Amino acid sequence: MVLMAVRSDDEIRGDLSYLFDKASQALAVRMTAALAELDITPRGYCVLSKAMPGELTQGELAEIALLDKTTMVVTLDHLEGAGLARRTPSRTDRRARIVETTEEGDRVVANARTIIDGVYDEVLGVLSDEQRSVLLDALVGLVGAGGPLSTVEPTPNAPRRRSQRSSRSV
Amino acid sequence: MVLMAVRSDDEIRGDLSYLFDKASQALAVRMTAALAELDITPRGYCVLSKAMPGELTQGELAEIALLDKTTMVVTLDHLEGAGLARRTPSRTDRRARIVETTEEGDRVVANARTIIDGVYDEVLGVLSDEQRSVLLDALVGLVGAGGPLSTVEPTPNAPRRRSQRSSRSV
DNA sequence: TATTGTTATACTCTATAACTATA
DNA sequence: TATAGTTATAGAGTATAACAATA
Repeated sequence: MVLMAVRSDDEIRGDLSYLFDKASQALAVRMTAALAELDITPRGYCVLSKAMPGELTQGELAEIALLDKTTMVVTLDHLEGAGLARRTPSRTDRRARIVETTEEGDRVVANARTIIDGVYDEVLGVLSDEQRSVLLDALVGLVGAGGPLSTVEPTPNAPRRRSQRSSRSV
Repeated sequence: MVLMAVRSDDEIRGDLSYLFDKASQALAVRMTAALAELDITPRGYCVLSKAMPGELTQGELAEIALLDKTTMVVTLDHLEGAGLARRTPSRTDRRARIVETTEEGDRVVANARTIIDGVYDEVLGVLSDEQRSVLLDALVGLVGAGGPLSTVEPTPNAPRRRSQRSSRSV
């Protein structure tokens, strides 16, 4: 279910939460679909591209990519299984593993970049240059350093500390 | 984990996915926190406010609120448990149940509206009137009717058809 | 003792399937 | 037969806990 109750443009203009949620979700859907032809997910691309410069350990990569270290393990398992990345032991710390991209991985990143830029252009293409520029500036103002949406707060989804069964609010 | 790798404003300006995801998520966090004092979630408010005009069945309400009917059951269980809504049998269809708000529910909706407007003003307050107006127009252009992000497509999270174990792409 | 990466597991969220009672 | 609402449950995502190896 959950198809779509159509809401008028006038109505949604006053609903900032809806605008952001919808934009975020719809763009993610488009991006996921576009990258699927390369058999890579947005997250896979994110990790792979950040690993490209090289010499990063899994932990460092996780921090940069904003992923939990356990999520990073799964992501790298996939990337490695697909032959796009490799884990090699660090020579300075035998606990750590350096992530490096394969040649195929480099090619995929390059192709993905083209696809991603294409999607952005397609999406933003409906706006005038002026609108486009103001939109991006405004978003950076909100989300960027010191902005009201630059949260370094809680976690996205409900955190679930062991037990503590909070009396679920409505 | 997953605290925050700080990215420069210049860097994020070119990452539309990040800008939308972050804006959406950070606003949701703020909104959830702000509404918590009324002991209501954004979804609870959404359902309750749409039920206020009255005379809607659960199913109709689910469609309007973009929720699955099973999610609606849970949501209404909470709202009813908190004394904010009531389910009464329809007089024309003995299978259906009409959702109505209680007086307390009406009060909560009114207070929630004030809180929500306050958050929007607080957030958008960092922008100039001009920026603010262009931002909203641009978002409506992207997300609204006919826009490139007006997806009526797939489901938000990965749909999980029974079995079919898709070979998880990277 | 602390940290890296791993495995196992728990918890949330949301949707499919199956069911009851009507229509 | 089809539909409204319910219950049970499965699947996806992601984080906590515990562990082995090493620092």
